[in-house]
Amino acid sequence: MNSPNQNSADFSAAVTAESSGGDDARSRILASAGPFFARSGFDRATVREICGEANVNVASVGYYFGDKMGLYRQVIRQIHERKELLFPTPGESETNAAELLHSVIRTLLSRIFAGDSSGWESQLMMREMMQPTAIFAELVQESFRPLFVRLVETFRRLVKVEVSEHELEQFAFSVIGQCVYYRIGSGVIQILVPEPSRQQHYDIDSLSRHVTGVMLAAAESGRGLEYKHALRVNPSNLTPFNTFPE
Amino acid sequence: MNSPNQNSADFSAAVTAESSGGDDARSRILASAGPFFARSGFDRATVREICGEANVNVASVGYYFGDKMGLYRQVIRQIHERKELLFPTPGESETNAAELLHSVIRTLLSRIFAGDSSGWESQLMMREMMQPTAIFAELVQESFRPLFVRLVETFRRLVKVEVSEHELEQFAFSVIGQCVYYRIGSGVIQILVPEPSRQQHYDIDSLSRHVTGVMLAAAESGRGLEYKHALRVNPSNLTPFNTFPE
DNA sequence: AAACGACCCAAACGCTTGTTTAAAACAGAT
DNA sequence: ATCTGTTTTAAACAAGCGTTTGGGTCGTTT
Repeated sequence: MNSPNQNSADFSAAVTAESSGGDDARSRILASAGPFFARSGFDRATVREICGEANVNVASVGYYFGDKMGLYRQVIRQIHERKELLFPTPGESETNAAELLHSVIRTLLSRIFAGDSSGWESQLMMREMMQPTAIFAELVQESFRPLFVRLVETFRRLVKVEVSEHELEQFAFSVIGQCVYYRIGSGVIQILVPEPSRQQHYDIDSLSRHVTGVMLAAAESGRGLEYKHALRVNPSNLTPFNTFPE
Repeated sequence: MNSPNQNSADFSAAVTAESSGGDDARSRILASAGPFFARSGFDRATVREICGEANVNVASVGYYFGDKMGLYRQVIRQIHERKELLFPTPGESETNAAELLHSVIRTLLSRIFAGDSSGWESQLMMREMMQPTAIFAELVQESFRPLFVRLVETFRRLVKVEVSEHELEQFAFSVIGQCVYYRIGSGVIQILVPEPSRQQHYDIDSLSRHVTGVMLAAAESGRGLEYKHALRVNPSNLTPFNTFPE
């Protein structure tokens, strides 16, 4: 059979078995593919340019990964495994809830911004987040949920006034949203914030302290929650949002 | 000449001149193209399916818009114009800074979530945000900056302790990040939050109150800012973020 | 030495894409 | 009715894509 795997249907079996840091043709393809998928997306990225960069024949991707989608699968999996290994989700050993929050936020920002200088890894993840493929659902369960529940638990310890579950979850999403935006909206930030200030204040350290500060203030002072229920809708902006006059 | 414009290089001239709500072939193409670009991106969307939906010949897009990119340009422009008309940036007439903040946040969320049920308009904007085309830069200047500076101004009025400019900008990005994530991360939220709670608590009204509450607590209480400078880095998470062992 | 299996390659295949072409259909004015 | 300019059309074009093919080249085994 013209394939490196006995089972022609499952190309992912041999992947986990092999070492990932080799100099195989397979490893070279895997290493080359990531940046292309991240920069151009699944469709625009061509197996010809990927194989060109890896110095292998175009037929090799069919040989080792079945097809282009199989290669994509492995790239996604590889990113997740590396991130989890480099920046594991903080355990509940932390005595201070505030420090735990800071630790989680720092982990999140590190995962988002870590990688080589081009940051193709998280760019690919953001792409998946917006336009999920079939691989994405299981990835959320494996990778995102642990960090999400850790956030919810942390806020449960932090918020002192009575609060319902969905409000804790919204706090968690506020954290995730702020962190994620610094990657997704980097193009916008690059335009809105001039160079000297951006270079100085938009690193992991500054951002994690900022986000932590915001969320601690919101969680610890009951003031934010009071506002939530006290504020009424501004009459000048009462446009219904689901009716779109065509 | 085989083109509806005298000036063959500028296909956008006739666009603004004509009314947008017609039943032309041109209008039908424009109306049909948006959802396809949003769902599939610029590359995956084919002019054949767009023209099929619009019941026009494939050559019409070349005739009216020059090429596929010209059509894309007009779709983007049309979204921005509609959004600005439906949800204008709140003026500075608001006496209460807190209410102004709520108003801005509500406007932002409305722009993001408004549209037809599929929400293709903001989906297309989010796509541009992640992978900007040439059109995007001017769009940021025209559409995003006004709302951004309004946010910065509002926080300048809200924060009582001494604070530097970049911190005000970070507050603004915290708002934008939270709001944008509810659209970008909708796929993730759909998995992490079960149906009954999601239907109930994730509408514009709930979310705008939540975000406003969080940011007011962070801005008004000095507690968040204190934490920003008091918190030290958690030693268990000191992995440098720009070195990636390969 | 011969046979074998793993790996790699150049070339071709089939298909879809955006775009162009040249003719036909249409509308309004003369 | 005829001319004129605009709009629409079917068909073809050239390019690029992912994938397949059939054979070739090694190293190892029998």
